[in-house]
Amino acid sequence: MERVIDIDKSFDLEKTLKSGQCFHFKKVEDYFIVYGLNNVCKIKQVGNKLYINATDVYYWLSYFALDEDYEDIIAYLKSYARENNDTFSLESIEKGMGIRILRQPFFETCVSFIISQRNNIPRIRKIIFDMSERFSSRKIMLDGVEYKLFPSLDDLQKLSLEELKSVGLGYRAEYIYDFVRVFPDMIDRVRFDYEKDLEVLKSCKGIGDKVANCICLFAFNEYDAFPIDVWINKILEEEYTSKGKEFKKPKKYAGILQQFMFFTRRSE
DNA sequence: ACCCAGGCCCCAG
DNA sequence: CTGGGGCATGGG
Repeated sequence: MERVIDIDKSFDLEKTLKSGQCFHFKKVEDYFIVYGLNNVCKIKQVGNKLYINATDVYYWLSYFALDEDYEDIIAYLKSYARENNDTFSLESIEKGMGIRILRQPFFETCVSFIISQRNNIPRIRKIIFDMSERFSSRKIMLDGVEYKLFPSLDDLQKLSLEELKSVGLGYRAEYIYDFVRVFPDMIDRVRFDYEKDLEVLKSCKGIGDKVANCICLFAFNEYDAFPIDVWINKILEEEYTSKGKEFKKPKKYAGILQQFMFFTRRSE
């Protein structure tokens, strides 16, 4: 059942999906197939219309954070950047316009970003799809076609280290092996407070400061989270430190600005 | 062959 | 607590 939704320029589907925050989607013809927690959708954007074909449309409105007022957020970030004469932030806000921070499933986000370390985006995506294809007991039908969802905690707990390694996880296989065993103990201790969430997440082997911030941002929409990876580090060095400037993190929505900056530098 | 990819662990000092 | 070596894998 297809639903048509009016959107404005604060949402750009393709930019959002390709901004490096999610890995479980695929382009087919003129639309994207996106995999969520217990849902899959076929979605495309034409101008200011969004066409969603899904088992549960409301899930996807939340997944894409379409209930957030990005006009307001962007106005705040712009005025903050102007106050600080921050030209790179202003440029990033222009170029990143349309990107939204998604609300992704917690477990899958953890596993995905553990995999992301010292890895590149196409290969992360390949591993996520291979894991779903080979290890998942979870599937869903849409338009008479069956789609494999990301494996459940249970699915991954059953695997040996060797089986995990067989999808090209390399040394990260041991992190995943450990993670699925401590996850049940952790699930009730997060989504409470940003600093505490970081602490809990970082107590897992294989989750450091950057990955923990990605999880807070992309699964919990904790907008104070500001993941610093090699690209953001390059930006801080080249656009600020080496020019004698200081980057001042916005007091609100820093994570959204970070995603705009990341996108801007990567799409040069 | 070499370098890099949305880093992290572990061990010196 | 900080800095640096090592880490699996595949693609350019």
